[in-house]
Amino acid sequence: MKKRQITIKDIAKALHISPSTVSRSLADHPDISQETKNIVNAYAREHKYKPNALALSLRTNNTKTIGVILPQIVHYFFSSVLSGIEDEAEKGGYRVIICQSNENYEKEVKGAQALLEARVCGVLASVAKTTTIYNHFQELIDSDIPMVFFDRICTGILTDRVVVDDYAGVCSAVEYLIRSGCRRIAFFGSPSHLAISNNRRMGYEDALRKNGLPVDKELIKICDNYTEALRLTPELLSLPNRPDAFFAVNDETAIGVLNVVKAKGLRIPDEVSICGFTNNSLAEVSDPLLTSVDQHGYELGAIAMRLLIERLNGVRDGDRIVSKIIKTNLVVRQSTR
Amino acid sequence: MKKRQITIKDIAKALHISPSTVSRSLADHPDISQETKNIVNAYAREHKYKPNALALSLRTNNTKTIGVILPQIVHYFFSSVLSGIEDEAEKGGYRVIICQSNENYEKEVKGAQALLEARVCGVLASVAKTTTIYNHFQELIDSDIPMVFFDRICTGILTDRVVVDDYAGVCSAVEYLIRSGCRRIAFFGSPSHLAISNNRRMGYEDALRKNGLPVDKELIKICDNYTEALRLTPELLSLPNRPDAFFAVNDETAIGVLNVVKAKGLRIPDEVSICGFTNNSLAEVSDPLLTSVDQHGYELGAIAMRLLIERLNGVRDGDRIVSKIIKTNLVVRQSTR
DNA sequence: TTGAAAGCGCTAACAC
DNA sequence: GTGTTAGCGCTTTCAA
Repeated sequence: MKKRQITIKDIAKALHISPSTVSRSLADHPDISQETKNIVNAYAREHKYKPNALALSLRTNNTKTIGVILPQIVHYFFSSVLSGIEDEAEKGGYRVIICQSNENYEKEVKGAQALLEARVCGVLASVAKTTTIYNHFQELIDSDIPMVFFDRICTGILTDRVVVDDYAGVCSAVEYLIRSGCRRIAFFGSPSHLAISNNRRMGYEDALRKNGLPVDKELIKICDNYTEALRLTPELLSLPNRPDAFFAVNDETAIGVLNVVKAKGLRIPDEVSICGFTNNSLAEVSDPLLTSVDQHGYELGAIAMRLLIERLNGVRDGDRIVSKIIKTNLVVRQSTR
Repeated sequence: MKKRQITIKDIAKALHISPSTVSRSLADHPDISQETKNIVNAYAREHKYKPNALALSLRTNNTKTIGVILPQIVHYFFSSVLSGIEDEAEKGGYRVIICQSNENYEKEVKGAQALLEARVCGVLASVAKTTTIYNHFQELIDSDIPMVFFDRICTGILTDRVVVDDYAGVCSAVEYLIRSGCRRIAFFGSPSHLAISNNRRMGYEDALRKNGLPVDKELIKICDNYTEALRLTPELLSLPNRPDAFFAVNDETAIGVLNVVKAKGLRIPDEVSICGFTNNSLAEVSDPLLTSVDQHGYELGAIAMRLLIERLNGVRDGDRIVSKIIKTNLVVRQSTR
């Protein structure tokens, strides 16, 4: 059924020479005569010889493969991170194998096990929302597999990491809203067991405090998707002292707010400003166009991979942990004053 | 530096037994005494023994790995296809390795080579827009690697395939527009060297013909992205006899049309209907919400993978080529009457 | 019930 | 300049 690919042995047999000569010829080893090389290479090309990556990896104990663990590829942010990862991996001569956790702890653990069995050289990971135990990551570390966490890091585990400066990103976005005249700014955030959620909320609160505005619990909601935004926004808008701005931790949520606000007949941005986070394609096609914080996912991915490759190449010494922070920037469009 | 994972030999040495006994114990072979098994398994668990997938694959000549070649993960349609692929692969006990072509022929070829070197058991592929030569796919076939094309198939190569019923999808969407009273329906499509582009356009033209409407070349444009839509829509709207509906081959383009139409002060859907294709998240957050043709990407991916796995398991006989067609359905929202 | 040996495809030390 | 051999981690005949 399944045809075996041609091997070095096959070539050797056909050409009546030894496998090592074939191997060396293909590797352009200086010891081999040009004539032999020509014959071997011609034969190999003709028969479409392809080196067996498995055999090579097994021998060298080096798979040239990086494992990536992330929540969901369908999310714009993660797929852009992945692009950065892949491009950089390719430059470094590494293959990438991906495990989606789907925000599910068990799948994340299984993924980590699979990466271990696949003998990956290193792992990039962003943890699932439901993950609260980190043994599977610790096991990677214990097996001396270098790790770099990105975005959703795992504070308990000491590794290189690269995160978005959520705190500053939110803080400066909220300050922008304040400068533009907003005084009652609502915050729609995620449940707070991920460090990243807290950072964002702190950015929001500190921006208010710095500018002498009160932090009103009434204006802070756990809400991080479109449908929830449709449900919660009306409540806030019917408050006696309704918000004059909304900050949402992702663009879907922000668009939900935007649609409700429009439906209520309030003008954007004159009566209500709205700011999102991620800056995905939604922001570029909404009406009005959405002001949003760009997280530079591609760069984040590329930097994380570079960090890992440096570590693998032994560029950096053992113990020093590097923590990179990606600056966001606010892309101002039409939904804010 | 890199710590070697513990191997069967290590266990054998530590326990003063032979590697074969360890191997058999771990595989729960009936010949081995329960006592030996217990000792071995305990030791293996304690030292976190992980089978070396490479060695196994090399021996069995079966990597249990499927290669996937696709244009761009960042596109909603492809990432949903990928989800279907991965879920189904997991059920079948297969790993997945992904090659993004980024719509680039050379990258696609390199991807195919990499899959060959990785000795994948099978390949799922959707071809890049720039691909016009198919030797790299033919080489996979020649190496007896079963292939299934999905969505963007390669007509010249005889393999299993699963496609979206673009023709019927477009046709019935356009008929819906006609039934709702539209008479001058513009069509924004892709450059036509992909079979899929032609199918869509044929669906459009046939729907018009079936209903006794003229096919007006003036209303057919090559336009498949947001910015192009912003550029081309005004032209059509300023025609003496302007279109009363637009059909676009993806949602980004449709939203571009939608925004231009709104900006011109025309009412949607009363004066102009708009219909997209893909039904991605944009359709659910635009204003008005976009009517769009759902392609069922997840199912497509799952079915493609099932087809491949059946082939690998020898369920189906050698020559019979299976061609599955995924029915679309029109999700009617607010942008059409 | 267990062990020894061979071999999957490849390369590198060591012959010659 | 080329060949022989051993070994990466694993399983599986074959032998004991």
